[in-house]
Amino acid sequence: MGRIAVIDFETNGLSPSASCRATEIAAVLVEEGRIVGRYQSLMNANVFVPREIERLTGISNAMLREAPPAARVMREVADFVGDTPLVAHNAAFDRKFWDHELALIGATRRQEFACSLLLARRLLPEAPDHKLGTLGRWLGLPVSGRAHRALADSEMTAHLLVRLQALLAERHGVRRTDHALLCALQKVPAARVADWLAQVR
DNA sequence: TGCCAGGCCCTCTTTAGGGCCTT
Repeated sequence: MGRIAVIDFETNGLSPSASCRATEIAAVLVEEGRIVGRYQSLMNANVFVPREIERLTGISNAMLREAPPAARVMREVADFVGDTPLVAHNAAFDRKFWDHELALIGATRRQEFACSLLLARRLLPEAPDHKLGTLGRWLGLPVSGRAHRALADSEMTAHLLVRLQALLAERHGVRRTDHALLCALQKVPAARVADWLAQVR
């Protein structure tokens, strides 16, 4: 199984724009089922964090005033990740911020995203719901810090990914659980997952 | 001062609506 980079953004809103930007990024490298590298930084994009989002994330405007510039942080995290295939929980969200922040430093994403939310909906349909926090508690995954901070959430997502890969092997007999297979699986209609898994086994 | 989206997926669907997820 190759190396995978799990990322998580904290932001001041839900859709990137001139006033809606990333406020924190974390990336963890996963290899052979273990976390082998970590990057985390607050990032100052000179935007305002509304009070309800400050309550959610614990990231305040005062903290961001002291943070390094967003452009410097994005250059660092892009170097840290390199060409490693990416995973995020609800990747559609993190992908649009990743692409937006990269574009602002004149860079372009070079790899695909797999989505642990889409994979969990297919492989754990019996879960109470598929929020990251719920899945972490339900599966008994390790907690490394405050929820809704980038490093803690990216580590939780990494543990979820490893658990999903183990499920593929143990419950479905799928030994090849690389990033390309995950990207293919997340596009399979939920009703056809069992047949699809039987074919790739 | 404090801005509020969008892809996925199900169904009482497909000429649509609404819940789930992310912050």
